[in-house]
Amino acid sequence: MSQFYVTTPIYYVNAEPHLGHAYTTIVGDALARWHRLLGDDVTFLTGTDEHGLKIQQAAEASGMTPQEFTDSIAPKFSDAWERLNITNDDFIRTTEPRHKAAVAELLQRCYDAGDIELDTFAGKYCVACEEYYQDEELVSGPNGDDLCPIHLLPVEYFEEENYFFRLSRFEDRLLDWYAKHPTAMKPEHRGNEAIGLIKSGLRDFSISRTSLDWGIPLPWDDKHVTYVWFDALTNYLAAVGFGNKSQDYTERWPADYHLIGKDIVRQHCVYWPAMLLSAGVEPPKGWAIGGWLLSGGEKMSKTSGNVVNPLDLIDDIGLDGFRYYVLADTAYGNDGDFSWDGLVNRYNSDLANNLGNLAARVATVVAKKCDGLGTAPNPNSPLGTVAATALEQAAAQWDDVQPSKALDATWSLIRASNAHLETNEPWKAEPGPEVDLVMGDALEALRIVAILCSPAIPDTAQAVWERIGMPGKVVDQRLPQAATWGQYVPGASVIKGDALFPRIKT
RNA sequence: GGCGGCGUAGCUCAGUUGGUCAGAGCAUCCGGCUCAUAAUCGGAAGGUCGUCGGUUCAAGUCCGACCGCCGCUACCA
Repeated sequence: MSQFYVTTPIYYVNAEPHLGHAYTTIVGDALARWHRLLGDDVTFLTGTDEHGLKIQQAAEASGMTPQEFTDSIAPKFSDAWERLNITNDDFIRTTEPRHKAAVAELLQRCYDAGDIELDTFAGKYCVACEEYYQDEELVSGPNGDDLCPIHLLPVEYFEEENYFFRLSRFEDRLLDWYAKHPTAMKPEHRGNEAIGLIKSGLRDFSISRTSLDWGIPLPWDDKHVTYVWFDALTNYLAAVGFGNKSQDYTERWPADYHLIGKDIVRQHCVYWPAMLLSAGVEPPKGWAIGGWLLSGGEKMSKTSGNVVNPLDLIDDIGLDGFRYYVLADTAYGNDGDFSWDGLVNRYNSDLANNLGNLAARVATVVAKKCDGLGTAPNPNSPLGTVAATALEQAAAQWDDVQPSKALDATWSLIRASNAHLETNEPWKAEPGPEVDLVMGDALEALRIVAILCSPAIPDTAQAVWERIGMPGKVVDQRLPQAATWGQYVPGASVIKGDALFPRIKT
């Protein structure tokens, strides 16, 4: 049994879960479920990022301590994932002791390696924002002053002692590493961007603050608190026991995939492997870089009022309808455009018309022509070839972190099954061996479809499994054996039931 | 400005190393079927593969220029 470790980013708890979080998390879930079908020992990690100034401020504003504040928000994420049927094996919070231990360990290793040094950070600072700004970000005031772009107030020049990570030393090492691992970043064009970032030159980045309390103190200098990335990224190691002497983190590390958004490529694909190389830890095997789900063609933002709440959607379209849409409708790595019309189109054509209707018509014909009992498939059915191709292609696409293409391959078996029924017209024939074989083919195709689609639409997959009379759980099936043609067990009652996906009127 | 990406049927996109590469799904139209959630099946129509040059026996597929979009450009988790 091989290990498979996949992570989502940890989500910052200054806002509630939105569609973008849900998208990445559903992709991770589907990937994890696929690998469980393959028999891998899967670790699927998600969690929350809970330190930093914004949390400290938000906590003060609501009259809570930072810990109380994050304790109140973090469950909104774990609850949302539960409602979306996310099967994460772990949920890490950066305020947990295991995480703090891992951060301390990683920092200490980089410090001992000489890659973290005290230096002066200087910049223009807006007191209202409590942020430093680059010159090009600033707005020019009427008197030629430099103004903060948000508050339009003059910025002040500050100097602060910070510890810096000497990222600049890692340019060659990173390029070497990526040269030896050319397919680590998927899709390829996203990887090219990261390589471009490295080649364009790397600057050291500051990893600590003295002006902040809500964070993890540096092990060797507790006047400083860890700033952002050394804190956040380390969660991936913390969850598998890094920094815990009684655990061997290398049992599950390096991770197979970090799922990330395109906005955090620099941090994950440049900072993170450099930090790990410094600390003597193997970088992850892969990154899967996703685009954004846009809303009405624009990035979702509170100001444009186009934020979509995923939990509202599942009330309207059903959990699996929603999961299927986000997985099937956008090629992972590209931006997708979320729209209600697109959602309904996908739902009606793929789920209601193709899959749901196939299950319904098969059940009806079995009831009318086969006494309601499942029959054995034809071992030499042309659908067997189609099923083998579907499995092969779906496997290749899941392996490449392309859920939309994997589902397309899966749906090719559904379409072929509908066509196979048309070709043979069992509803016209008298009951008998020929009809039994045709319906056996359809049932067998549905059995395989249930397995192949289960990473995306697990509840539906199980429902199909049960309606065709298969015992046990779809999730206990193991690929590729379970998807080979001819294993449908005849004799069980086939149940029609309510429509799996009632059509939505448009 | 720099780096990167994109521009292929109405829409969303596939098209490894140049020679069945002009494709899929959806939408449209026509026809069949009526077991099924007015679902399904078959067929048709639809693109000078952004523009202009170049390399080649042969180019969406390589090279150059140009046009039009978009992302990143550094500590804002």
